[in-house]
Amino acid sequence: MTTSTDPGKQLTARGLRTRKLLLDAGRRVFERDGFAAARITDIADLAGVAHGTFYTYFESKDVMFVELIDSVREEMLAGSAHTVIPEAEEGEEPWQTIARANRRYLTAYRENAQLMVIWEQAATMNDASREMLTDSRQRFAERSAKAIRRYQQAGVADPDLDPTFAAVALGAMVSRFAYIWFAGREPHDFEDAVTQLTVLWCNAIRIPRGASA
Amino acid sequence: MTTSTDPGKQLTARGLRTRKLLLDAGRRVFERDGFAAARITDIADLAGVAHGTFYTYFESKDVMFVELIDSVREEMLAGSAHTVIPEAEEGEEPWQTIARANRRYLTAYRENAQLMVIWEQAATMNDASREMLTDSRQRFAERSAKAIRRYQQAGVADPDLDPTFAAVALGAMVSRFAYIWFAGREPHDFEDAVTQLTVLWCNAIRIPRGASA
Amino acid sequence: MTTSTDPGKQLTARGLRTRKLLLDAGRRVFERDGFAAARITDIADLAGVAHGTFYTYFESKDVMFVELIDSVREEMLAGSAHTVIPEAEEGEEPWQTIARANRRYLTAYRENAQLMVIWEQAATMNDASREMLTDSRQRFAERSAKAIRRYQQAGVADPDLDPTFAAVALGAMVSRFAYIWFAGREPHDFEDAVTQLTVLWCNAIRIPRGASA
Amino acid sequence: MTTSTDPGKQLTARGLRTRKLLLDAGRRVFERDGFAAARITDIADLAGVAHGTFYTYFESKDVMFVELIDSVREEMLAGSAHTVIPEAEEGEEPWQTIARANRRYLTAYRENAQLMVIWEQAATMNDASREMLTDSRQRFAERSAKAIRRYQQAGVADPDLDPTFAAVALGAMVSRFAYIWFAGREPHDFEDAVTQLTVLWCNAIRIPRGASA
DNA sequence: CATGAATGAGTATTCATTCAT
DNA sequence: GATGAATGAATACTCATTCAT
Repeated sequence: MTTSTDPGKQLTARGLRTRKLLLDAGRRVFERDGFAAARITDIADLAGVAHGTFYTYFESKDVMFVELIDSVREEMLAGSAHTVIPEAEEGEEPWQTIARANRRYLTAYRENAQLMVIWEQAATMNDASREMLTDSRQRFAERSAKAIRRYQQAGVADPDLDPTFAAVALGAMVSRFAYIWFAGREPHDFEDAVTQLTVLWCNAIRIPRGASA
Repeated sequence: MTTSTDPGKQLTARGLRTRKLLLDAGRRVFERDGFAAARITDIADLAGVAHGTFYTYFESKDVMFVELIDSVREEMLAGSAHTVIPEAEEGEEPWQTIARANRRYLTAYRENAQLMVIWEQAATMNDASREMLTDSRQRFAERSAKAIRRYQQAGVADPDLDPTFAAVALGAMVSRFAYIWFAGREPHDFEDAVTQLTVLWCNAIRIPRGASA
Repeated sequence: MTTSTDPGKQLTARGLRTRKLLLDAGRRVFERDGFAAARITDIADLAGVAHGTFYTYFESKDVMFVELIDSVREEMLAGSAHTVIPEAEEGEEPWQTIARANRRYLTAYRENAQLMVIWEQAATMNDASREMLTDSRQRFAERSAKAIRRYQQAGVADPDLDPTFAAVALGAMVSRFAYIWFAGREPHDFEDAVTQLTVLWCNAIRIPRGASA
Repeated sequence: MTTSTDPGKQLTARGLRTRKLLLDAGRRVFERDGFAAARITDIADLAGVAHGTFYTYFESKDVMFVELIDSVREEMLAGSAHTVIPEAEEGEEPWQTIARANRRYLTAYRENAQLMVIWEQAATMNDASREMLTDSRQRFAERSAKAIRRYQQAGVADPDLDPTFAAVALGAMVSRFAYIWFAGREPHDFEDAVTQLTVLWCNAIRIPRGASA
């Protein structure tokens, strides 16, 4: 697979600083120019180092990009991304769990909106990016499917649905909505968006909503 | 900006034939290599004409692509794409209307799957493609929103939903699901997919389903 | 294997002219700078064409070089190179045959001296060149070995010698002497060189020389 | 031009050790990758020192290579390389002297085969290497020429030969044969090779061979 | 209309060498 | 002495586009 300098290994303080400078510059250039148009030259220039220095830390543009999205991906996964249903908290209603998951996902997406959009672009041209995206999607879907199955067994969700199918489709709904929202120009009130997506989600699997949602 | 020879105008029979050859070759090359990697050279070679001939008919790669996409887009729109709810037919239940719309959309998507996927890719790099995609999305959303509003007024759909928001989100669900399905490796039974998406759609806006769905 | 435009195929007169210009320029640049230091840029400049034009006709520097030495190689082989003993002419004494072979080889070598020297260099860095050199050597050695065997059977050559071994060693003597001669600064009278090498060759396999050699 | 740290001068024990490590690593890298492809980076890595340390001891890649070659050259010269005819030993026949010289040369060549081959390569790209090779050749040729002249004066060698010419040509034969042998894939029995080359050498200058050769 | 030769701008990448720590 | 981060010159190669024939 594509390897870069093990970040944080065998590097002096100076090396770590330069690596960080490059990574920050890379993020900004990718966000500004997109994956395809981003040039190593610009990244090095923005970081204030010579072109060759880029290669001291990263094998190629692709490798650097993968490292960048890897951190975003972790944040998304940790933040309960793709509408994954986290373990319900003490005394929490299902619809509250779903609302919480959606809020988390949209928050994380908004935080990394530009890079998420670029990631989608890169996924059409770079194998590693595509695999990471597919992989994230699957992990989220699995968690959601498990929750839906649990609700079905508890008799609160529509028994006609295939949990895996529903998980994939509803995950697609939330993530694609976030993409359209943040990549496009349509402004939405954040809480309204959370509420509407949660209503759709709950309705879709037929679990009851509480008064406030 | 993005003009090509008015297709079918001022062209001799020979010219029309060559233009068609190039367009067919272009479609195959785009489908095979993607938007970014497709080369004029390959298109001309596959069409069996000299490289220079390409420019007799198309200003650039982008222009040809837009023309290709344009026909697909028309087909999708005509086929009631993006889950647009068509005018209900005589004596049709709402859920039947929705099922019909989903079936139409997925059928059209499947027919043009490869180019649809490439279109998504191109939309991240080419302004015209992106605008066409956004435009299609909006047209579909408008039609769906109108239908949802009608259902709400008839008292059969969830009044808590913002029709426009729901239309966009559910359109995203269907189109993104189709993308994941046809671009990826997960096989689904076609009728199952129609059914499941229809169930989710109907549930989401809380309109009742008939026995068979 | 490495391919270039089939020389002389599917090319217009103009194309053929340009190809020839590049080939001539290539030969001069290789001779002047050696294989490793030769730059595509210089070749194109010397041919008076744009850099990109080089790639219209040759895949790479290596491919062009191989085509250049291929013609030299044919000339050497045709010219009875590497001291190969050609079919004796009517009423020719063995020593005369050998003298003729040496004269031919040295003549061909002198004609292509610079490129022969570069070939030796290229052979240390480019697989195709090395194989061609090895192949030439073997072909010459085989022909010489056959002649030596014939002489042994006729009772005129030293029976203690292994014909193949002697052919390789004496071929090495002649070709390496030519290399040292033409690559270095030691001047030799051409006929003297032919005579001396012939004496050594004849002596080495113990066939008698005529009065004039 | 090509000066390196006077080996063994003004260096601490630690310095001497590091220098030795680099030299050993250099030899291995040159043998493995050839002169042109050898990288300072690899040499330093293999020696287990920082890249910059290389320059504490050697001005450049060329300088280090010349130092490596220099020791090989001394060994070759000491070992009576390039078929130089050493002072005959007490009661030794000329053919025995020649056989001894050939055996010594081939032994030394075999011992340093890889580096000898690289040396030939380097000689086509590096002035110092080329001069050292030419110089070695000349020294050997001079010694051989002297011996041949002596044999001629003693009436045992072909008087038609130019001693200098014959020395160069026969030196070329032996050294080139060794190159082809050790650089290529043709296996030869060591003693057979010595015998055959000696027979050719003796025959070539027409001195009689004893029973066993 | 068709041809296909010619163009040349645009960029990633390597690696010997330097030098501040 | 040793380190290893930083430098930046140097160059091959691609491909969309033009234009003379």
